[in-house]
Amino acid sequence: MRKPCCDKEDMNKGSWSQQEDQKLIDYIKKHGEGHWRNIPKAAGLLRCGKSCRLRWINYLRPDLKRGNFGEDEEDLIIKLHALLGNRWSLIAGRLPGRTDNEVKNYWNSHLTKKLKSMGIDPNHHRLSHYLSPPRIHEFSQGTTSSAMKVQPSHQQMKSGGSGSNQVSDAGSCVDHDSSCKLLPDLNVDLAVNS
DNA sequence: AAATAGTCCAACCGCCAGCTG
DNA sequence: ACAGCTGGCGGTTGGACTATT
Repeated sequence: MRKPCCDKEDMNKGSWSQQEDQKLIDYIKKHGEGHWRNIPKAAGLLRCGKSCRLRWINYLRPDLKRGNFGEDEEDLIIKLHALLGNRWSLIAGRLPGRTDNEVKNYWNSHLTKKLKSMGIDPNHHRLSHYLSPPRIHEFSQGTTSSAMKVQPSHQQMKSGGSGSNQVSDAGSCVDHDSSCKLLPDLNVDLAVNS
């Protein structure tokens, strides 16, 4: 049996207080990210290292954009999801200032509904037969988000392991499924940058 | 005004891969 | 080659907030 990542008993859980946030920010400003396991002790936090990492990445990082997603971003998420499936970290990596958690939440709360309302199955990015004609052009036209190039790094692409190999068959549809014509401008650039 | 339902999002959980000794 | 540790990821949950009845 695997040990828990930290001793849960003396740890705070739930929402972070302002003081906790400040301690974490101060520590990372001084020492940088990494060694998450040591951070709680070093920063004087009663939190698990994982929790610190998540808080920093999803909320405290200075380069976070936050706020509503723009149409370009929506458009790009839909395209990338069609291409990559639920690999939120990869998708978020193409959206500057956005986190995987944010993208995932936005997908689950907004975009699945939006696609369904268009008559598209959000899991497979195919027409749903039970709904009225789709309005695909709403996101496949006009938005020129292609300015944001889709270029996953090697580091990101390697994560095709068992946990993440459940790329929706929308990914395979890129290769040979004619239904992908639903996403005509899906030819996002996946070349490796740098 | 109160109760209920629905929505959103921060945070947790468990699993996996890579690294190190 | 193996085991243990760590960081990272995606799925899920819980609670706060808002809308509806």
